Amino acid sequence: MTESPLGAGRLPEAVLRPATANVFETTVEQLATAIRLGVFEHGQHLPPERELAERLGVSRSSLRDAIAALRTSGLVTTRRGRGGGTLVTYVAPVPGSARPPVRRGVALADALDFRRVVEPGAAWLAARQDLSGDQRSWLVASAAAVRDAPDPASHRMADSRFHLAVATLSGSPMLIESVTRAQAALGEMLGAIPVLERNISHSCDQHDAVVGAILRGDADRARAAMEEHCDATSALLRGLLG
Amino acid sequence: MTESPLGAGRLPEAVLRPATANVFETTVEQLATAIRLGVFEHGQHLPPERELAERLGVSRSSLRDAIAALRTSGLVTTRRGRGGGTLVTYVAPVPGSARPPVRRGVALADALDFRRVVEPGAAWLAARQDLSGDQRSWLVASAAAVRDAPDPASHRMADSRFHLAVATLSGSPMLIESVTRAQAALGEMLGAIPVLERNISHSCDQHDAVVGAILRGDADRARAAMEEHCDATSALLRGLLG
DNA sequence: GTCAAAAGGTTCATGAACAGACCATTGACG
DNA sequence: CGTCAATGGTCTGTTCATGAACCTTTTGAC
Repeated sequence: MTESPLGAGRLPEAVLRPATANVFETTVEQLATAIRLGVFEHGQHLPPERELAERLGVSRSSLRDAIAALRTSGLVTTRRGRGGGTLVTYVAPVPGSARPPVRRGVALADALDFRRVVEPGAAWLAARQDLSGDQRSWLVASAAAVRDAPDPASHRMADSRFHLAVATLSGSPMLIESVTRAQAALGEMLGAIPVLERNISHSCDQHDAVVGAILRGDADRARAAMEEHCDATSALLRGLLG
Repeated sequence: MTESPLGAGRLPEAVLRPATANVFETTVEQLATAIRLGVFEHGQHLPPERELAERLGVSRSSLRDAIAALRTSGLVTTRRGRGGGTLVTYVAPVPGSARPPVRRGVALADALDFRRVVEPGAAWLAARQDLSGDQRSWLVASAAAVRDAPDPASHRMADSRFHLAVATLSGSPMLIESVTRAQAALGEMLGAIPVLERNISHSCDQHDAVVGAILRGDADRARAAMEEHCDATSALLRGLLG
């Protein structure tokens, strides 16, 4: 038999994950994240409940509970009748105004490490895809939107959207999910970075480098650019929080 | 407001994931995967039910249902009383003997892409950690175990264990989970690769390159080596199934 | 103006999952 | 040789989640 005197017990501990929370919390979390990350923008409608429930693989009752929670938190409002529905009223808070969120040191480090792996990976993959004209325009527009964001709050959101766009163009569902999770985990902390003109402009330049490399199909360059970008953010965050 | 005429609707579709399957299936899947990947070796005991249930974040009843399923599949046997418990009886099937598994083309490509991102990422991170003597020995031993595996079946398993070990040493729970998922997704297909002496030896050399780089703290080299390794496997698989 | 379609709101019966108490078995140890 | 602690096995009441049917409100189309 294969002996493994040293690592015995190490793997089970590492591999067995504490599985799923309950449906309600999961759903609230997911929708709230999507809204905060700008997947659904201000003023936009969520899909009808029946449809959304199906997409989330969750019963309509549970979804409704979740939406009720969002409503209570002021993220959305709901109107009945034809043309009604649930629409997003959330406006991102001004970055820097937020209290430095509870510092879960280990979780933060994990999220930063994870992000530094999956986002550059997504950029690399995206650059290797054969992108359609639409997709190219979307990517460019997403980057431009970050530059054009009128205020820090919408900047934050546009930035998330850009990163998710890159992930989406990688074409790998597993990677998309990973990037989403990383963004969600970092979201509140990124929101705490004070927004200096210099940082923003630098960050946008890095976005452009990523976009350029992806459009040229230069995968290695795309990855390197995204790594640089992640490292920069990471440094800011670590410096800020600890 | 930020206009996004192009990507409208793209992100919601990409980001909203079809959430959790039921607890029973999830648990069976997770345990079966852990066993097949060699997280629990042949003849070894699973933790006591109460403990395992807690670690999996699942009620004991559900866990027991899952274990019953494993028992039915012949992966484990159970004995009561002090010193009893559930022990692993699974022996990996001889690779190549398996029917080329159902080819879910898209899922396969996704898993390969994903793996090619997260495994090198894990190697990179592991190389940057300040590893203890124990951890170093474990890594070396894991790689050696792959070389020393007496037959193709245990080779397959030792290989999984090695990759999970690297992930574990990255120290990032999110990455560990990702690597586990990638390995699980590819597990059955990797089992279908005919095992040629040349491939094995080549693969082990690549493992050694990874180990060496990690031990030296040469993150870039570690990543590059792991990429090469993933690409090689990937090529074999695509050739075989695609 | 009317009406039908498209939304959200309500209710209820059924099954899944959980927590916890308790039972049964068995081997380790005194 | 006996005992008791560690382990799996069983039962039960409660809570969560689902699915499906049905109700209410609103508005755009005719």
